[in-house]
Amino acid sequence: MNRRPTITDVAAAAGVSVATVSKAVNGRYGVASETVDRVLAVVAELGYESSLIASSMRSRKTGVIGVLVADFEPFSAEILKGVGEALRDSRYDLLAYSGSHGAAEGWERRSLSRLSGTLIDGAIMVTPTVVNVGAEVPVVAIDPHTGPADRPIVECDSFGGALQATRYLIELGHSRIGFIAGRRDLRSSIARDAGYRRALADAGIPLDPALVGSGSYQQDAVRVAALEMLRRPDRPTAIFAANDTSGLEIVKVASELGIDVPRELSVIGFDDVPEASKATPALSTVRQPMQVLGAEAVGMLMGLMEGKAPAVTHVKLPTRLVPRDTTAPPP
Amino acid sequence: MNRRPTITDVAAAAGVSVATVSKAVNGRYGVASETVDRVLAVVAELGYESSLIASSMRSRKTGVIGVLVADFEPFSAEILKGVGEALRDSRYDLLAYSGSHGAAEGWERRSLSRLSGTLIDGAIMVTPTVVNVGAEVPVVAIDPHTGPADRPIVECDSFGGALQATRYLIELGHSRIGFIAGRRDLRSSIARDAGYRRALADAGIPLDPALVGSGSYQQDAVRVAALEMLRRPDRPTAIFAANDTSGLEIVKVASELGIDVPRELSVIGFDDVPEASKATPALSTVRQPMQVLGAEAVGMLMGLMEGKAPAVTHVKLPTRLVPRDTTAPPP
DNA sequence: CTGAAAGCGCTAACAC
DNA sequence: GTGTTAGCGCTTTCAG
Repeated sequence: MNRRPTITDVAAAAGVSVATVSKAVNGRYGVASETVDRVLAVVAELGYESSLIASSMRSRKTGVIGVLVADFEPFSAEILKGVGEALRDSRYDLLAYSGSHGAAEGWERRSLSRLSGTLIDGAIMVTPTVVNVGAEVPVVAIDPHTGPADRPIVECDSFGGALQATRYLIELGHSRIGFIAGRRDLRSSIARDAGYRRALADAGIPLDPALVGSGSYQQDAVRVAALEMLRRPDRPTAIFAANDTSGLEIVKVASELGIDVPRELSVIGFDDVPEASKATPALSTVRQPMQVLGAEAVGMLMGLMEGKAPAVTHVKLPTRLVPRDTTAPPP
Repeated sequence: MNRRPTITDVAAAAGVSVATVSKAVNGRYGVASETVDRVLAVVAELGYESSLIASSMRSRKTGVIGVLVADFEPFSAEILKGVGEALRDSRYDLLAYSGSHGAAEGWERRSLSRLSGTLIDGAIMVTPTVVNVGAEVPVVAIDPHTGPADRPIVECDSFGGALQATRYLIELGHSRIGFIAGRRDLRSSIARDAGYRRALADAGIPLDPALVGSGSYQQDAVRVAALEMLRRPDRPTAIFAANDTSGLEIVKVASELGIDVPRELSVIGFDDVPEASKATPALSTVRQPMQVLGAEAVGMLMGLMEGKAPAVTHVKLPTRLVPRDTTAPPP
């Protein structure tokens, strides 16, 4: 809690000006080597570290990459691990920022605007609603919103994954298959919806609107939708959820309703966050390589920061079906 | 990539001074309501957001909590989820920073010093080596280093957990039980070592120094130690690893050596990170409630930030044995 | 080789 | 009510 030494303290203690300290610390030319030694000795003694904030205000380069998330939930945490791993041996520090404050909309604008131009040299936005926000630094979006995007994007094959999931349920013998949708503003959500519909259509199963619920990736909304769907006399025998968190919530609701999973109801999610396999019963899902997503984003961002026009501005990674214990043939 | 509007731009566009903009934006008294309206209209139009950096330099309060980690690996990611969850409905933004740059020592000093005093109002340090670093803000340490600590601490019962793990191996019938230690500078590592030794002593099993390896929680070091231990003619029939990452590496080494886990070798880890249960075979381990650790730290930090002397400055949470597929009776 | 001075974007006193 | 002024801690010209 004691006061941190500033460059002024160092300058005073070393008997030089702050300008000289700055040069010595940053290894600029034009400082006598004995002066450098003396300054560095004082720096070590006082335990001085330059303030990231103050220096970034002037120099505009910080050596820090920012990852902007709405929230530190399982999905973004996995992304973060991937980004961290990819950056481990680089000269960049990593700063993850969550500034949503519950305001679902516009957090990315705010966060990016507050940090860019000063604190960070480049940014990775995770599931941003708005992509075309002004920023003074290169930005890569992971799993972004729908709509035109003139920004580099990294995402997974949500359509293909949804197709696999729904087909799998169909192959198990299900024909009354529900869907709990995700955030409607995300490309990936829309694609999962489309994949679900396509699989049904391919199999000649008519779409029952009563079996499509809106979850927005939020527990309460999922709960309401699942409750409504599962209380119907002609309730589905299987539900595909647009992400794992939703899938897990559905399993919970089913259990409260006394519906046995997977005997009476199959549930399959999307993402394969760690929580999916840890749950009891372990959630069947579609795996997307979240850590790879993060690493790919780092690669693109690095290119951008070096000023190269990126060769690819849109990376789409494959998904894989992971059947576990929440899927079975219908009763 | 276009330039972010600054307060000066807003002032110019609204035809007022920057001071007035600042007051209007921050809701200070002494501004005509029509002026406020006009300014806010411009703010909205330009998409202005105050720079977190610039404002924090002056006002010293930012509404941001910092979590300082060496690295975004599984353990700290879990902590982060817990912290994020605990902070979700608060008015605080969350900033996680990893500035280790591979320099194992001193990252916490550097990070804390670079961020505190300006960017963050309070900090949570995860597995810091140095605890007594100067900071201008309240700091809580999670699973900190050994040695005297005059700071609030949150940790789990490492001794008890290690005791459980080792006893479990003994109950399975093992008597040649190895141990791969963790970072020697952490309290928790020392406690796990002590728990291991105590369990052995309680069972009357003499400690074989050849069966104690140094891993430092680093894959390479673990690999070397495990290789050496497992190539001995009198190799252990079970190994207790000081954390899951180490445990997982041991399983891998065993597999390369053609040693079957768990038939020929039992392995048990510590932490229960998501990767443990996802591995094949699923790693037996000792669960520590990582997300709760994070939430507890938030609680203490909040108290500190409100200026109260904390009632408890040291929280120790219980651990629980989680047997999975890497432990079995000896051959 | 070193230091004085300007200024990054913003807020807080203090004048007007 | 509003503008002017003075910095926060640092880097960067530019004189000396």
